[in-house]
Amino acid sequence: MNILDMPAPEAARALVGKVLVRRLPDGTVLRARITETEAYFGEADTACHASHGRTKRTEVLYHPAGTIYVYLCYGIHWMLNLVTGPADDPQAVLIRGVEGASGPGRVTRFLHIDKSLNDTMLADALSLEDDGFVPARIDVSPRVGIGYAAPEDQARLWRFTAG
DNA sequence: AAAGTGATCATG
DNA sequence: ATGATCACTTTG
Repeated sequence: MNILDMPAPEAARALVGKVLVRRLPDGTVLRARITETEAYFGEADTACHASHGRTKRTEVLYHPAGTIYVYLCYGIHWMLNLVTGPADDPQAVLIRGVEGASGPGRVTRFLHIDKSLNDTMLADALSLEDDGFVPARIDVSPRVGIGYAAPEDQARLWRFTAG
């Protein structure tokens, strides 16, 4: 069963330690083990972009598990998310850190990811690999940068870091 | 501590 | 058409 078929919080936890494989148009292959993730879990989660329903931007969150959601934040940083769960149920996992790049904006710079991958499926350009590595420990904490969300959603322990 | 940066979305 | 709002990073 695919990791991304699980509910976002479970998928986020399971993705820590997996390897992101990025193949560039020129043939270069970049590999990076995931060290930090966050879950965004459906319309009921006020921190999730889709909490205000479908828009042109959030439409991709309603697509099937394995769809890639990339968007620009603060005018500068691309954010990489993997859509999880059933179609028409907007859930995603934000990749906040990989080995060699800590912070979501740095992850995309490191892997040369931009909006050209938005609304495409995990495939040749970007894929996941499980090499059997298991993190010694996975820490949980509240998500960051979501001060606009309801207090109970801010409190959810949906941030996962390799320890 | 605060600026920099631009797409997106809700207003008008 | 205009303005507020950001799943952040860097610099001082």
